[in-house]
Amino acid sequence: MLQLTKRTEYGLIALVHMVDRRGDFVSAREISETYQVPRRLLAEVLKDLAKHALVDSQRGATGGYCLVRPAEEITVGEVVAALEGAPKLAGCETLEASRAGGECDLEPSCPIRSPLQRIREGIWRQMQRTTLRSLVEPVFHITNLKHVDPESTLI
Amino acid sequence: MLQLTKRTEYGLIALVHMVDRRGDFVSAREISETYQVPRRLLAEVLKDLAKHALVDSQRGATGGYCLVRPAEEITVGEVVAALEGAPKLAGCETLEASRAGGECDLEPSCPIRSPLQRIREGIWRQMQRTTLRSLVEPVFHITNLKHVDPESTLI
DNA sequence: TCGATTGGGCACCAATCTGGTGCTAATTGA
DNA sequence: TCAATTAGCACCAGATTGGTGCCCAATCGA
Ligand code: SF4
Ligand code: SF4
Repeated sequence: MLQLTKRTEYGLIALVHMVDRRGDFVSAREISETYQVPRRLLAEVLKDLAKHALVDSQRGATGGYCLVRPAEEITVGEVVAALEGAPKLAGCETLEASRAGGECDLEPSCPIRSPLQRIREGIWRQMQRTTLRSLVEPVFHITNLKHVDPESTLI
Repeated sequence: MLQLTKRTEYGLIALVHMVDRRGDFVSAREISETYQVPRRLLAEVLKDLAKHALVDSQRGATGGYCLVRPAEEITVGEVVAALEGAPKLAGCETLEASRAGGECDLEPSCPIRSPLQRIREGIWRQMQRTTLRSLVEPVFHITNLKHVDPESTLI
């Protein structure tokens, strides 16, 4: 449906919350209470992020999670890829290229395969350009602009 | 999951098939047999496209569908919007702007809402830039390039 | 006129995905 | 020890998706 999952949104929220707090392990409880997010689900997401080496985790009473790298080096693309796999617009393709022939049986005659891949490349690139830092400190603070025409907002 | 539905893919395939055949009504059967697509499902998709005034339909023995406008004027964005609604990255937003407060209850405290909207705007814009014509006659015929690095392909 | 071919409408289904929860074990600091 | 935390895994209910069945309405050609 061309929409990010809640998991990904929760993951992004959590990561944004941890920006500029390296060394300080933030617990899933703190995040979940701050943003009213289901704690158990958030924990599941953070676990996945830890598996993909985007955050460090520490157990125990004062445990929690913290960013492995600075916010400038973590991209939205990485987060999406970690939480819902490499994005693909069509069923036949993966980001890693179209190796290992997809599962769609009309691939040979499909006239939209390669164009769709080009579009997806663009989307992907855009997500890789967007870092955690730019999430927390956007160049334009659109939220502070009222009555802004969505069509006029720059990327 | 950030992926187009099969319906949308089928719709795009059908539309591409009808490019440069205005006045000639193409039947759903012809398209379905050409690309090995479930006929009934394709018919359902074409019906939706007709409802959104992207194709004309004609009943009867020699009936079928044909493009309403030339291929240069129909964008992928339109097709996607017709078949799966205006794209939204997050659950709270719609393309028509964020009026009519979304259903997500953590909107006020959500730190990623506006950045996500910016990304979605970019995606949307890209789809609106891509016309049916550019699908059938891409500027770069990537399919003919072997061993091409996906990261180097331009949008 | 009549049959064949086409799209339109509507309901319906099975598989999958998604959001979310329960429970238990392992780890850690006070 | 105790409380707090992450890790692992199974499990569930609802939504979405891909796909089909069935009958009606329109149209053309014989
Ligand atoms: S081959 Fe064509 S129809 Fe099949 S998944 Fe790829 S883009 Fe979609
Ligand atoms: S408010 Fe934030 S968490 Fe809720 S749907 Fe919008 S972007 Fe997602």
